[in-house]
Amino acid sequence: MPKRQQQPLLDLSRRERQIIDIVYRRGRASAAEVREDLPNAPSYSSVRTLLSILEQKGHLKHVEEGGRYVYSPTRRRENVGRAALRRVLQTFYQGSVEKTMAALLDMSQSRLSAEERKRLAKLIEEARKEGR
Amino acid sequence: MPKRQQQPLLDLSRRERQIIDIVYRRGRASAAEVREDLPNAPSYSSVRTLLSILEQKGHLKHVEEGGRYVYSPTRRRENVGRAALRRVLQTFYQGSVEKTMAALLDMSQSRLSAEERKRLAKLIEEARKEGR
DNA sequence: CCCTCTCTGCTAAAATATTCGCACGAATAG
DNA sequence: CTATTCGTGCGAATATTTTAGCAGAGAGGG
Repeated sequence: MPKRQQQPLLDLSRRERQIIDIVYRRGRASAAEVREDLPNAPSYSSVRTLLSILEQKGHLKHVEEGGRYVYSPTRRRENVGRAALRRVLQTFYQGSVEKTMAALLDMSQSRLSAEERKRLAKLIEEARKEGR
Repeated sequence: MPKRQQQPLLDLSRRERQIIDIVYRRGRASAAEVREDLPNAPSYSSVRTLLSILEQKGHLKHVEEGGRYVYSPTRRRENVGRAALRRVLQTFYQGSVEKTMAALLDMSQSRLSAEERKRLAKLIEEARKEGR
């Protein structure tokens, strides 16, 4: 039996990682859909093989739908995201939430609406109240 | 010549990734130090081989120091961190800065000091002013 | 009902990654 | 000066990953 990993996504191979990322992004996806999003996409056959492997490893599950398999993650996106976030935090921002937030705010793509700003302020306020 | 990647860290193999993470975390590291931090550490020899490969691929560079090689990343931590952050944002939080921030604030390890909260509030205020 | 299309499961080959041993050179202690 | 220790480069074995081909099953159209 394979041992439990703290960072489940870190023990994946290159292709496996690419594929699972796609599935997380889409929420659910068929082999053909995964293939569409893969850089240097290999054959359909290969994609299917990898999907099976990922399922076997417990990262994905599938349901049959109109005769074809549609895959989705077994672990909740939030949990996995949190782990990934933590890794980035530790590796590139010395564990500083503040630095990470600054980077987030600073990313050009991340234009915030007035509404979003408001909610963020609220989040911070709540964190304060809860003594975090 | 290898082609340019958008997500430099995504084209790495498992071990390569582990190793480069360690180097980013430490800032700089010798083969022996890298080895210390590696889970299921292979032989010293193997670690050195991987470091050479990473250097050859342009991810690391080394300086000789007291007869031994000390490696450091070629790309600035901030830039790589930003790319990694963006990936997490897209993959697990549907590109929502707000959701990502909420997750950050929510992580148990991330207890914020009063000072930090203050600076975060300021960051958001600045973002507002700059119209982001 | 039969043909065609698309999908799956299985298997095997090719490509990559990972590992380590060995020989040589430089620095260091005695 | 010589022996010992530590680190490097090289090269090659091993393990893992990645790829794809093929046969059979089911769905849908005519």
